[in-house]
Amino acid sequence: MDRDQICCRVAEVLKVLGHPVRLQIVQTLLTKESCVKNLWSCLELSQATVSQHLSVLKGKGIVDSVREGVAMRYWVCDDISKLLIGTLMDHYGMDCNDATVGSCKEVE
Amino acid sequence: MDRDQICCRVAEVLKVLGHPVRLQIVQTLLTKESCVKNLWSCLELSQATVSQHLSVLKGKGIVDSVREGVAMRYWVCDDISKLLIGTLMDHYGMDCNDATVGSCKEVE
DNA sequence: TAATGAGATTGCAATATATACATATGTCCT
DNA sequence: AGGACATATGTATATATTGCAATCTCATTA
Repeated sequence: MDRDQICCRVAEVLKVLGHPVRLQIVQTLLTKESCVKNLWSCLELSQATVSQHLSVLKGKGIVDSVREGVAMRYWVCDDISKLLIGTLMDHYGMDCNDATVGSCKEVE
Repeated sequence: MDRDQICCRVAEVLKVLGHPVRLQIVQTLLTKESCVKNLWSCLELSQATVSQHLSVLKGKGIVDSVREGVAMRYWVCDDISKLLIGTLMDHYGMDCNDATVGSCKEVE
């Protein structure tokens, strides 16, 4: 990848992550792979909304998923996203064990 | 700022940076404060386009500017942006002294 | 095989965004 | 004052995004 391609890919990733819901989804997944129900019950959003955002994330190659019985397991697969969100979580001391993310019901 | 506010602010910054032109502008400014003409001649874009993107960046508190004679000097003033773009530049070894950014004419 | 639970998809309506172009404003210099 | 240059603003148009409800698919199990 040359400089321009890197730049455009980075911009693409930043843009996709630039939405509160997607940001929280990626942050949550970075801490722990999880299924869709876990995400929407945790983030208090409609199933359709979360599913739609996941589809955007997957379309851009930021997350990937695999079916596990009835559920789909999602995880973050993009390195730029891991780097960026990891940096932010370090900086803001977000370890995903407090309020918002910690209240997710474990679905396994 | 509580967790939600941080999340929304971060998302806002990511979204604004999620455009190739704005990303390059911020990356350039992070390396060296500069005027608008330097940016548009360097990035090979129209003056109006760069000016509009700068106005978006300024509106979101990512850059700030001051008049210096005929020109306006811009610089990055947002910490999240500095952290994120700095991290990316480190990771990709972009020191802004090569191809794209290095070809900018210094305007001083 | 019918019922159920988990997800995906689709169709709005509202809103936001990108870009081009023309024009206006502000500053410096002669 | 008037020209040259740097930047900002306004308008128009095309395009993209968002949230939600309704609907559809797929896998499991009664």
